[in-house]
Amino acid sequence: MTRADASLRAFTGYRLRRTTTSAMSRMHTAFAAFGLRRTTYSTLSIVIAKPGQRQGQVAAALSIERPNFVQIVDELEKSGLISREKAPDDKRAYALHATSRGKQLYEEATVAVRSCEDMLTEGLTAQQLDDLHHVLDVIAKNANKKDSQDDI
Amino acid sequence: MTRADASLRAFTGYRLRRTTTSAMSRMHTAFAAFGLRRTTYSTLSIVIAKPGQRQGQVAAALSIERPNFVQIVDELEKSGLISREKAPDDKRAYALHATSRGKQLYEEATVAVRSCEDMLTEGLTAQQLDDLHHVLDVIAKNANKKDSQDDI
DNA sequence: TATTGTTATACTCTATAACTATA
DNA sequence: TATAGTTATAGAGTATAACAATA
Repeated sequence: MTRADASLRAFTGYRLRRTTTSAMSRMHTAFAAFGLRRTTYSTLSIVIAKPGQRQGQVAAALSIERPNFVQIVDELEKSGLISREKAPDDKRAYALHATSRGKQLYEEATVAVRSCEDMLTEGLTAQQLDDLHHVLDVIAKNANKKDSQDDI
Repeated sequence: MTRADASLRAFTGYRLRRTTTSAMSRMHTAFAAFGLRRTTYSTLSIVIAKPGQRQGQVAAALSIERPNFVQIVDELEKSGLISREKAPDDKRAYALHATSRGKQLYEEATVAVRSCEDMLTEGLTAQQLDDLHHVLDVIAKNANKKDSQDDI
């Protein structure tokens, strides 16, 4: 039984993408149960971990372009999970803070997300996951490296 | 220096997605140089590896919904890289074949794709890549597993 | 001049319902 | 009735140009 995509499976990139798509599809279900999307959950996580950060800083931490981040913050604000507060030192900027409801929803959602993670990584040892994380970091660093072509 | 996304980085899913996004962004550049996208390159690969497969079979091999696959085949056909040929045994179906130009472009593009892969996996041993592929397969299998919730 | 947040826009990928022509 | 390919449509994520207010 030869898979039709056998030649594609020689590529790490192909495997990475197929696996990630399947995993994110599962995660989507976990997020949706709390009225969240992947992007809003991630944003909530950062805002709770680092309260008072500006919109642009949070967007940068998630590698989301600022224009695309506006509606994510809008959605979380309208849901009452975070608040935009005028930065005292810069009238252009907003500092983001999670509401108590936002913090509570985050805790509840995180239980479901962890449960989904456990399902996804079932059968793998802690060592295998550590190795996976390290290898992914190497690939990410390579991918984000500026190369000679970009310098032209 | 604590990263703002430190808590998210505890999740394998988060690392998988961030790494894959960066890697696919690099791959996109490689594909674009040949007038291809990720989906059209993958399709070309399958059609060359298994000539005469029907549209639906190729779509299924790539886990692309058939409605979304129509425009991918359209694009490849208009570019003269593959052809739709009426299946002799089923007047509803099309068998896909690569043109000689499609085969040649595929070979050229694959050189660039391999080069991109080599850049992405630089610093990793063959053993580490084998392990990565295995771990990704485990996660993909877990993600695609039907669980009790789906049976309700 | 440069930066923060914003609007507008466009493109890719994904997902589902419904149609047609066959089977 | 079921299936192959198709059309239409919608949602999510991503990317860039340009603007107003402020630095």
